[in-house]
Amino acid sequence: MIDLLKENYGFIFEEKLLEEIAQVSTLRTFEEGDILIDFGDYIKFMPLLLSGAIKILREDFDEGELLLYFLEKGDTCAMTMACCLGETKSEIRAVAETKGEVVMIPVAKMEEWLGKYKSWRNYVFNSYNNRLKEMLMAIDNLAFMNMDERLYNYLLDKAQINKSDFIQNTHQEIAYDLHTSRVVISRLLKALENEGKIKLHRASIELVRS
Amino acid sequence: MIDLLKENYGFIFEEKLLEEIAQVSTLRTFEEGDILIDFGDYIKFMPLLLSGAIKILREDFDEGELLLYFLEKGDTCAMTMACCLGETKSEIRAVAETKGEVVMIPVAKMEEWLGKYKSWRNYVFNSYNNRLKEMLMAIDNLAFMNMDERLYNYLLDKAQINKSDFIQNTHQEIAYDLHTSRVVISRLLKALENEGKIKLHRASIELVRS
DNA sequence: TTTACTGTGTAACTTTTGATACCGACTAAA
DNA sequence: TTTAGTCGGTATCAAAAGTTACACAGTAAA
Repeated sequence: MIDLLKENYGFIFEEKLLEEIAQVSTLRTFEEGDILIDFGDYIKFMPLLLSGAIKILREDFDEGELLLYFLEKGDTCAMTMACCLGETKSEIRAVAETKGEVVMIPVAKMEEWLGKYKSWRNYVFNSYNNRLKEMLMAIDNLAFMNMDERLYNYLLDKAQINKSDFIQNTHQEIAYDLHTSRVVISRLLKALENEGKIKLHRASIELVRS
Repeated sequence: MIDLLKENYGFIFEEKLLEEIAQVSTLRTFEEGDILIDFGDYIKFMPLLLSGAIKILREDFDEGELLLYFLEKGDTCAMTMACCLGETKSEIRAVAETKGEVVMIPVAKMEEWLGKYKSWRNYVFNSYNNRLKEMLMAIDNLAFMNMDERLYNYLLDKAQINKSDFIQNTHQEIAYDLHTSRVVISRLLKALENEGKIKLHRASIELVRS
């Protein structure tokens, strides 16, 4: 595992910290669609993402969800840290967007290292800051943009995360992520196709780069 | 200043830290309506709120704003910390909701103390967590609630922050905070009055507790 | 090949929100 | 007491989004 860590975090953490991480952590692999964290789960480990992508969702009071943001290689989940330190239940759901690997760090260690390693402290703070920024972007989307813009941004995000201009999702799945109905998504996708921005296929959407 | 600090933060920070804060920080008082931080400002100080309340706003791309959350005694602004550490411009505007006092801590010190004082570290992390939670609530409001619910929650928040069931705002001011138009607010307020939840007066709204 | 299911397109209608316009009441300064 | 400005109520219309219903094509299992 130490090699995997060095490869991904070698330029951020010092040797000693990498060794400590390798000693106390476990490696976990996951497949697309796996629910890594669910609403109300108690968090005992802090995840460091080595490969793959994860999407973070917020739950509606009654029913339905909303996509908050994606995590990629090198990211960790600040919402999870929040739960670790606060000893509270998870406020979010984490679903694997692709297959990948995470390093699971025990909560106690993560706190210990905060006092011990400056690089760890910086990393944790940067993660918080990145997450705050993503949340701000989510708020911008919700407050200032119409559904058609939100949808197009979503498609761009998806393409970037999956490194492919073919988005393999049904309209229904997209509707869940954007917290709206399938009919609305179909309508707006058709409009985007008429504008020449995308091409629609069955269960997949092709981004047209102009 | 040391006395003020002890009064508000004595049970959180150890004596030595309180003394350090008192040595390097400056006290700033502000009046209702003062703009404490504006979009694009460079942040050189981290504010600790001693008294009063501050509202944090997000800017629209073209025009208009959106209320994110309020800060109260004992709070600090995590968005500001984010800017401090990232050396970037402010993403938010901070406007005094009431008169009050803040302690301004130089950025360099706040970083130094992170390694030095466990209580400081805990405080800073708790602030981040609280802010993340407030952002989540803002997202919940935007994504899952209609304007009438958002408006009523806003009134409840206002009442709590100002410790009064009389909200001294014009419909136009409320419209700015909720990023909608004055007409919509007037319409929904009238509906709330008809439901018996509030009473409308000129430039003020009275909450009716049932 | 029949059958059942999934995914998409579309029409018709409702609700929510936003935009414009105008009026009357109140307020404060001239 | 004029007068100008602020504040709120309301009517009308338009746009955005949500709801319901149904048709049809592709897919996969029986």
